[in-house]
This record gives sequence, structure tokens and C-alpha cells, in this order.
Amino acid sequence: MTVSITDVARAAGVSASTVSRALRGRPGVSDEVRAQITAVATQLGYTASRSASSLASGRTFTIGVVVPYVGRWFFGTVLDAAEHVFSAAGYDVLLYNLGSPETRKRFFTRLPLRKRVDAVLSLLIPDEEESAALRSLGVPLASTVGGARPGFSVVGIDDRAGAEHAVRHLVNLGHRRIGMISGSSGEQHWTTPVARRQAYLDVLSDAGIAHDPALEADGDYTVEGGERAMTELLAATRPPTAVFAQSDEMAMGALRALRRHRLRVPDDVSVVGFDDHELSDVLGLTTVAQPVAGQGAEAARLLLRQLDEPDGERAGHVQMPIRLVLRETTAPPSPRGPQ
Amino acid sequence: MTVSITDVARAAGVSASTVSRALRGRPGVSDEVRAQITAVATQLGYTASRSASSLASGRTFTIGVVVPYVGRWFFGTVLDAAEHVFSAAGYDVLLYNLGSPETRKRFFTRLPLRKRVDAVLSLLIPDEEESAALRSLGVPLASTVGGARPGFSVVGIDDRAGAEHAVRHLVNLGHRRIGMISGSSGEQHWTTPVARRQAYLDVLSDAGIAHDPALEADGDYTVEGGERAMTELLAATRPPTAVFAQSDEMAMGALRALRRHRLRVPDDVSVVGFDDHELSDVLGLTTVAQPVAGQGAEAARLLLRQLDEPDGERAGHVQMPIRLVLRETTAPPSPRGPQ
DNA sequence: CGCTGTTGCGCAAGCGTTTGCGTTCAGTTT
DNA sequence: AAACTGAACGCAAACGCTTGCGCAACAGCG
Repeated sequence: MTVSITDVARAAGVSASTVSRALRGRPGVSDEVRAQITAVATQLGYTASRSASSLASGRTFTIGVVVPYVGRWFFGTVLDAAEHVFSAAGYDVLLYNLGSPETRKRFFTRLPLRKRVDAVLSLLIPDEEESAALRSLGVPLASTVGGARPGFSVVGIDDRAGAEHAVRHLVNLGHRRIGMISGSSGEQHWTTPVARRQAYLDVLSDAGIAHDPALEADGDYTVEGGERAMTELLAATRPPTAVFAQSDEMAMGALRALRRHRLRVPDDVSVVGFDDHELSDVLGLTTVAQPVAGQGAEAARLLLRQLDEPDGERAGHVQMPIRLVLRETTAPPSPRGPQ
Repeated sequence: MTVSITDVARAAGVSASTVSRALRGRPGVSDEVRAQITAVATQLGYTASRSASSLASGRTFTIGVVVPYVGRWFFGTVLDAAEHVFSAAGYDVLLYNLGSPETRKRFFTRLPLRKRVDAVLSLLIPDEEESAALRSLGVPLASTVGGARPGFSVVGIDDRAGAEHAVRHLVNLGHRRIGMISGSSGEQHWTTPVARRQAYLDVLSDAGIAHDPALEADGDYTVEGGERAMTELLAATRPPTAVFAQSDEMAMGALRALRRHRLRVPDDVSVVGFDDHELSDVLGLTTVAQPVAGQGAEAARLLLRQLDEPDGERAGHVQMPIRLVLRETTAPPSPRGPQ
């Protein structure tokens, strides 16, 4: 039925061990024999059984990638880039999409990737317990999206600096009433929203602007959430003349809410986002750009490096650059204020 | 080091075969013994090695999913939904991201998923040769995105009807000069762009409108391509008063081009897209909605069904519903025309 | 010309499961 | 009471690779 290594061995007139060594570039095979074997193998359409070879060798040549939502632009883009790096290095990727709390819980208790992967890339921030579970796999770990944990290589950005850029930009334009649409504060161990908020507070304080809690709203990192949050902010006694959204998706929701309220952007209200979503350019959204695909690729490379040098087990930590991208949703405040 | 089936067997005072049968719910084990074994197994944190069990049984309990670009909204969403169905059924998914022609070629010649998967879901349209390669795997096959091929279950939509809705809507509004931004016509075997274009031609002809080749441009299914295409159309001697873009992403590019040309939408030019991208709502884009996640889930279910009934090998064919979603980018043509 | 190194290859023992078949034994049937 | 059931379980042979070790053959050295 399906051609095995002994078929190749027989056809080439050698032993199975020699075929194995020849095909994987191991030493101990003369050049002529190796050439002959590869010829026979390709002619027979032979591919080594991954199950068998990983059972025998202990290496699986596959990487587990866990993601909260593959469908979301950010994660899809990171995954895309990481997958390219992995597959170029001969690794397959096993994808786990852990959107709902139940799947997530089930995943971490049953740990389906035990003995199935050589490394794990996590695009979600594991809590203390989850990261312990991952560490118990005994393989190199990496995660994007900040949230350093012991045993993990992490690649991320300086959230604080990014948010500072965004808010300072608004301050520099002359805004004094600056709102913020924050990410979900649901997960405590997830530092990004906290860091960005702190930057917001710091910049305001530096500029001598009193912090008004009525100018903060939670947008849950989604378009709809951003729309809701913006609507809330507009309902404040003295609505903001500018808002900083902690993600572009929320900023887009904000734009939508503003349009529904017949407010002009940036004439009435300025908006600045965070991420540089692929469609932010289309919308003309001013935002803090971070290298999303770059982070995925870098994290993948970090893992591969750890796989190559099993002794130098040191988990890396890479900080990627950010920059403020000026587009068309920010401008000085209108002299007559919003409305 | 890591706990194996014999460890469990020893701890439970039974043989490995009994452990295997007990844990997988096979008959031939008394209830008490089974309970005892499961208790011991969970207490020891035992998970069966996938490599070993698939080597022995031939079943891998993993599904291969091949995708052109995980990063793109459409594919990411389909994948997301499919993954949920698979993982709920106890299957893992092995992801192959085949963006570039080289990776794609390498994938199909080396076929890394030979003996690695129980089924394959393809989100790209394989050409004759590629689909033959997939068939040679001897496992159930399914694909979304139309393009029926022998041996494949396919779930898709009525592209023709969808495009007809879109174009007829523009005709009904009173437009006579209707442009089209089409998808890449690069791949011949890929029927979607052809079907949508045919619908466009038919509706025009039904309405007694002469077809003007200058009103067609290729947008390559990307935002940038859509922008370029719209720019081309606007450079025509008599530019269109409305355009039908074969995807929302291209429509968004078109919106961008229009804004750059200081043209108002829908006052000067109407735009209708196709897909109902998650951000189309934000942009107020009128479009033909198709159930994207639904298609992924349905395709996954089709595959699982084939895996369950290996005798009833019949490949299914599912057509999902579409509908025109009216938003804010379409209106009757302005009396004074564009410009 | 014996001796030690290399080099190239085959042998066989795993790797951790699954599964067909054989055995045991309690419970039925004559 | 002997013979006959099944049910419950163990034995051992796969599954298709990898890899440590052994063994030739042959080179280079004194």
C-alpha cells in the first residue's frame, strides 16, 4: 500500500538504517550510496512516517501554537508570520484556538500537546497555573503580547512608550479633555492595558491636566466595544475633544459611534488608535504602529534558536520598535468644542 | 521521566492492553477495573503518546488544513470556525500556510501530511495536479471557496446569484455606468471571479446597458489592489457612477481611492462589496453577505461525518445562503454625475 | 607486516501504543 | 458433575522508524 523505509532499502539494496541516515543527511554513508538512495526514494515517492520517526527519536518536528482567536487580525497576522518561519525550518504547526473559557480550560487540563510538540508559541497570556502547565511539557516556550513569565521567551513592544506617544500627540495638538478607551481589564495578569493606562495617566499629569474618571471607558478590544465606549464618553457632562483607544479595532468602533452622532473627525473629535491594523490606513486612522508580523516571526526564530542549542536554554526577551503614524483622525481641538 | 502506559498498568496491577482498552472505552474491561485504571491514570497525569498510538492504529486524530493566507480576514475566520468544530470532536489541526508559490509547490510535491492526517480541509482551490496529490493521500477531502473537484466535499455559495444581487441593486438605483473591480484572474481553475463577472455581464445586458470594458479593473483581492483599480476606473473617459467590487477588501480600497479624489460616497459614486467583512459595518459598506464562519464550520462537519461513516464515502456539496446588506455606500446617481 | 584509526554499513534493540488471539474462570446448560 | 459458554484479561506481535554498537575493509603509521 504505502511505501515504507524497508521498501526503499530493498529497492536500493541497502539496509533500513542506511536509508534513514542517508535521507536525513547523517554521516556514515558514502556519497554514491546516498545519491542512489535519494534517487530511489523520490522515485518511489517515499515520505518517512512522522509518527514512527518521532516515536523512535523523541523529536516531533512540530510546534504547538495557541491562540485566543485566529480570526482576529492581530493574531492571524502573528500566526501567519510565525508559520512561515516554522515551515521554512521544516517544522509543522499544530494550532489550538482557545477562544472560549471552556476550550481554554480543557486545553490546559488535558494538555493535548504533551509529547506532541518540540516547542510552544503562545499568543495568549497564560496565567500562573496555565504557564506552569506549559512548563511541565519540558519544551522551549515563547509568547508574544508581553506578559513575561518565567521560562518563556517573550517578544513584545514597549506598551508604555507607545501609549505615551499617542497621548502626548493629542496633548501637543492642544487637547485638554482627552478620553481613553481601554482594553478589557478582566485578566489581571495581562499587563498591556495596565501599562498603556499608566502612560495615559502620566502624560496627562505631566501636562498638568487633571484626570477625569468619566473620560475612561472599557472597549473590550472589539469594534463593538469601542463603539459602546465612545458612546459612553460622549454622554459625559463634558465630553472629550480627543480619545486614545488602546487598539485600532476599538478606535474604529469609536469612529463609527462618532459618525452616528454626526460628529466630524477630526474637526469635532480626534481619535488615535494602537496597532496599525491593516485597514487603519484605509480609514485614515492615526495610530501607534507596532510590527505585528515582525513579532510573530521573531518569536518563531527565538524558539528555533532554542531548539538548535539545547544547552543555551536561556529564554530571550526582544523588544520591537514602535512609531506614531500620523494620518487623518487627529487635529487641534475646534475652538467651539465638540457638538 | 514521562509516564507511559506500562507505568499506569503496573500501578493499577493490570496489563498494558487492559489500560489501553479501558482508557479508550473499548469493551472487554469490567467497570470496576476501568474505574480503577482511569483513577490511576489521571492521578499519574498520563496522556497517551500520539505518535505511538497513531503508529500502532493508523489513525492520527489530526486534520490538515491548508490555507493561502491565515492573516486575511476571510481565511482566518473560516479557519477559526473549522478549528472549533474539529477540536470539539477531539481532533487537532495541523496548519499549512501556503501563501507564496514556492511554499505551495514544495508542499504539494513533498506532501508533508502523508500519513499524518485523517482528513484534509483546503481553503484554497487546488489545481488539477494538486488535487490529485491530495487524493493520493487516501483520506476524506473538503474545500471551501467553491471550485468543485472530484473527491472533494465542497461548501460554498452561489457566487452568481450574489453578484447578481449586488449589480441589480445598483441598476435599480438608476445607475447606468457601473464599474467592476474583479478578483485576480490569475488562476484559471478558480471559478469565483468568473462566475461573479458573468453575473455582472448578465445583469447589465438584462438592463439593456452596453458593456464597457473600460469599466473593468483588476483589484487582486486586496485593499491596495482595489485602490489601484478604482483609480484606474476614475481615469476613464466617462468614469462610473457606481462600482461593484468582488470583495469587501477591494471595495475598501475603492473607498479610499474615492476619498483621495475628493469624491463623496455615495453622493458621487456608489460602492457595493462582497463578503460582509467584519469591518464593513464600521465603514457602512453595502455588500453581499456570505456566512464565512458558517462555511468553515460546515466543511469541518462534513469531514467529520465522512470520518465517522467510512463506508458512506460520498462527498457532500453544501450551498450556503447569501443576502444583500444595505448600508451607506449606495444611493441613486447624482443628477450632475461624478466630478 | 602487524597495529591502530577511519570509514561505511548492517544488526538488533528499542520507542509507546494497539489488537488478534489465547487463556482463565465464573456462571450456565445438560 | 461434566461440558459449554462468554466475559475479562494477558501475551506478544506488529506499526515504521532511529541509533548504539559491532564488524568488515581499508588506509596510514612505525
